[in-house]
Amino acid sequence: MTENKNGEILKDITINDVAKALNLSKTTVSRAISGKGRVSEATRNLVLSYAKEHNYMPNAIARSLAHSKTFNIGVVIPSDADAAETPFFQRVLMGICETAASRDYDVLVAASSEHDISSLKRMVINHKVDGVILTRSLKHDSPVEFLKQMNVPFVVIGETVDKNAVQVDNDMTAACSEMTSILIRMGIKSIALIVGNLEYIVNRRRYDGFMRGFLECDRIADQSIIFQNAGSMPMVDSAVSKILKKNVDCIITGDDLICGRVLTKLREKNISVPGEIKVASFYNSFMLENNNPPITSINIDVHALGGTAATTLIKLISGGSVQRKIIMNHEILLKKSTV
Amino acid sequence: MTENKNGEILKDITINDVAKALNLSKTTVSRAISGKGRVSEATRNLVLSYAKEHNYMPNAIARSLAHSKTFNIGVVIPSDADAAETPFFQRVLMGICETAASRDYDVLVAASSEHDISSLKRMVINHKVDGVILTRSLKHDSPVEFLKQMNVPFVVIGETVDKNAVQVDNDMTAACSEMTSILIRMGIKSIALIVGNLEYIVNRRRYDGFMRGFLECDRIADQSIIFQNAGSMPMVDSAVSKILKKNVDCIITGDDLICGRVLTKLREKNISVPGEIKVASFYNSFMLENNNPPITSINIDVHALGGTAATTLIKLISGGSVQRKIIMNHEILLKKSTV
DNA sequence: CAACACTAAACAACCGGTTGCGCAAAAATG
DNA sequence: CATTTTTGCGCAACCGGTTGTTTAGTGTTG
Repeated sequence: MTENKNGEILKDITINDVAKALNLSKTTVSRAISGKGRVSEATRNLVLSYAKEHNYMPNAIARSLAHSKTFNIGVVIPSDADAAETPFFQRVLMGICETAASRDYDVLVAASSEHDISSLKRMVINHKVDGVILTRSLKHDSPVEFLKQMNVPFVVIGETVDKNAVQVDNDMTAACSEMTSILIRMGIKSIALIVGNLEYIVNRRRYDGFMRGFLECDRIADQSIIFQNAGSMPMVDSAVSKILKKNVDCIITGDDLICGRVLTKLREKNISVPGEIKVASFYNSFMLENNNPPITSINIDVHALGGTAATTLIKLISGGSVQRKIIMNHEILLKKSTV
Repeated sequence: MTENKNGEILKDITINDVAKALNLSKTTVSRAISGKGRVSEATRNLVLSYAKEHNYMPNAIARSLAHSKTFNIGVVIPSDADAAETPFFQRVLMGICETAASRDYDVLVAASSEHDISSLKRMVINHKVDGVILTRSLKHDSPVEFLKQMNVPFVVIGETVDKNAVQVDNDMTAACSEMTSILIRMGIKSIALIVGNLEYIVNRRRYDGFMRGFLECDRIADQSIIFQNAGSMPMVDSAVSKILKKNVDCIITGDDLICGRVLTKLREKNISVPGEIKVASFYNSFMLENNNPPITSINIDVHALGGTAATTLIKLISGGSVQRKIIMNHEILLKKSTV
């Protein structure tokens, strides 16, 4: 419904209105607009110009019903409070939105906690989406199981237990191993690691990469300065305290939130970076970029990650074949914090 | 489509299938499930149990078409890179999602820049949403104009130029004025302000509130230490430098991003907070909460802000009447940074 | 000029629900 | 027991598009 300048309420214009006005059938109007059937050049132009003039746009709902296709993709993002603090998911979402928009898809979001996936379920069961992107993978992944069972196309950002799922990921293990070995080869002796909850596969990969970096340099990591499952800020603080008692040269942190906290803690204690201790992290974000000194980190184009996931999903929805595992590039940004 | 355990492809079960299986008409099945028409208790139970057993769920698309209602709400979030860094929009989105889900609505997001609202347009013109929530208001607000013209129900988070638009907001001016006057009455002499782009109404309100706080204490603000339009980090840095030359007691920052940068800058120069200079900010976020010292700030329940916007929009969509302007509470959190 | 090929447009069924109305049977009423 | 009311359910139209098939009309060919 819309109003004209006189304030009268006008019903939305439909294909029937167009057909009647031009003395044509629905069929012809539909074909003229979609460009699919056989319509004379003259009639097509007539319809198109009338449509433009009267602001006619086919109703997406009706179209969906006829096609059994919604032109919507669902995105599951974590609803936890701490996830809302990292810009990761928001950036991914932006990347997805941008790509989706360019293909005339819309994006439905389902905020799901680890245990409550009812939004995702409703979205899928109600046929509101043609496919789904999962932005976080867990060790036990109920969304994946659900989507497989429903036979809905889906793409996982990151790794998942299901080896047949289509994944868009960066090679976290390789990136971390690379960064670790670069640091070791720069002459750093003792490196500590503070990494988040290992329930998340991504944290496990970081941990693995760290270890591999040591192996590749024929070194053995000192287990007493490796802190896993540092999910909360107090745990980070206590890790830092322990590290500072140990004569450590460098701290690698699992994500920016941890890193930010570590930096604050070091400043509090008046410990200079990189003078007294070096610091490196796993994602480069605005926060770390603008830190003084800038922090050495692994750079991943998160926006592109989302975009690629969207492109892949749309291909999948359209029946195209896709690589089962798409690896995005990463780069190690060596900054002042590890000089 | 879904597969059974033998791997055969089964078509989705529709209302017709249910009707045929139970030897009833579509009408009766529809009424039994929606609970609207006159159906005997016995038949209703029969239908419901059959539906549950065979996993039948009415197709939302078909329902939408029949109702001319989608049970979707659209949310416009800014696509700018810097907006992606503040947790504000993500938290609002979470609040909206949660409330929407509890009312069986789904959420479509349109990432829009100030100048490109094509995603919003597509969403609305294609009838994919019943209403829209705008999460950021500008001085010249093309989304508002568009939505009014299309006669689509919408709710604005924050203030907007259009005085008839339904708004959910906190009283930024009052909050800032309150905080400012509290600080002045605590005996602070010279207060500097660093606030972001005044194109955003929210920044303008903060500025206004700051001024009002001075007026209420019969004081006049020193214009030379007020920095407007500090949109970028270098601008913040230069503001801090200028402030430090001026013998200022306290810095109030316009948002957490600015505040974080100010704190970093102060630490760099080894200036202690609150010892040598006090700091206060306008939102309390995770980042500032965990700072040492914790930062005095205005606390707004952003999650609830989104939730209220969603509730209001759904009421509006359902034809209910709503307050034109809903003001959320705020509180001033006095922390160590201004002791 | 009849027979045929080809083009443009319409008919009608369909996607999967909702809903106003009508009808028969059951229940309530006088 | 006749009459009115209520109840349970189905018919068929409708929401706004898409699409396989048919028909009318035009041009081509022998």
